[in-house]
Amino acid sequence: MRLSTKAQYAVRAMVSLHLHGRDAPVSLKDISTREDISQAYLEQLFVRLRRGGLVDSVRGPGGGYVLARPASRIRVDEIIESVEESLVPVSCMDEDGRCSCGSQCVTHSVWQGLAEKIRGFLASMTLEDLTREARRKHEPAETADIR
Amino acid sequence: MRLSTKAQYAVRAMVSLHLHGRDAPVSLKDISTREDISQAYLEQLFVRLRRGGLVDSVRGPGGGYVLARPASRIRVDEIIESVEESLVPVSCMDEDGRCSCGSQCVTHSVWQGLAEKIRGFLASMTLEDLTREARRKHEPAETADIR
DNA sequence: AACATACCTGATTGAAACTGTCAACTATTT
DNA sequence: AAATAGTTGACAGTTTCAATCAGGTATGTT
Repeated sequence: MRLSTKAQYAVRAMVSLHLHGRDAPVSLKDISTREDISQAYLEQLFVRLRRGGLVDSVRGPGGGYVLARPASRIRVDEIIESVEESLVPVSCMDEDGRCSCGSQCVTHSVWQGLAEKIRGFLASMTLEDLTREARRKHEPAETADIR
Repeated sequence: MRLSTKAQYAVRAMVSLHLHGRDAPVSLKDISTREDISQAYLEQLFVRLRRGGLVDSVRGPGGGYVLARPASRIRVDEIIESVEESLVPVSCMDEDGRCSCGSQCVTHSVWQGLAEKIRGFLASMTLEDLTREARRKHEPAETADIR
């Protein structure tokens, strides 16, 4: 019952992107350095994040990635599902709780309920929430400066 | 984010055990036939279920397995954790939410919260709950007979 | 005592998934 | 044109998972 590192890295990278990209695009090179994730691997992730409509790319010198929407409207479950197949805990069930194993599946409701809990929780958190917390943790001085 | 088949099989097998084992022990051969899971694989699972204190074994002819406790006091999370390592979604975190990645782990709280949701849900369901539902699904006639 | 049943254990194998890298390419700015 | 940076697809090493196999031990029956 493990989330892939892809999912974990993607969330971290998105937090990093929002945290350091107030105005200009952030290059993968920067994120790679800050988060200590190989640039080649980040490339894989950001292709999917872009296809998922979560980030936009800016090519050429000074380019990089920017959020496609305000951070308050990017949910954590969207980030994870962009880079990973599924949040549903069993393979016989699709995203909408439909099950291919028919009526003999007496444990169906457990997995369905579990899927809803997982989805519900991750959909209740936004990138804005995570970033706020990261700011509080990393640079308490900055927070104090704001008054 | 998939549960292993071990976990799924274990839950199904436990439901089957309770469903057909009112009085006498149930052999793995029976469960294997009913649930269409190889007996050799079931043996692996039941070794762990036994070590986890969820079932007791009865050796010799006519033997098999019986629940170690009333079904109402066997939680689904116990079954899964007996056969699988962990319900925590990331590898840097232990069962109690302690994290080896230190303070730089800005996404810590997401995984911790998620772990609690998963655990909480699976701990809220008992084998009795599942079996009741299975009975309702499989043999509505029998239920009607009870009156 | 011999036999059958059924649990018990560890080793092993084959397949799949995951993680991460590489190389080559295209677009854009300076 | 030269440098930056995103884009893409292929690939390999490792790990995990699923499942099987072979052989063992305990216990009840005849």
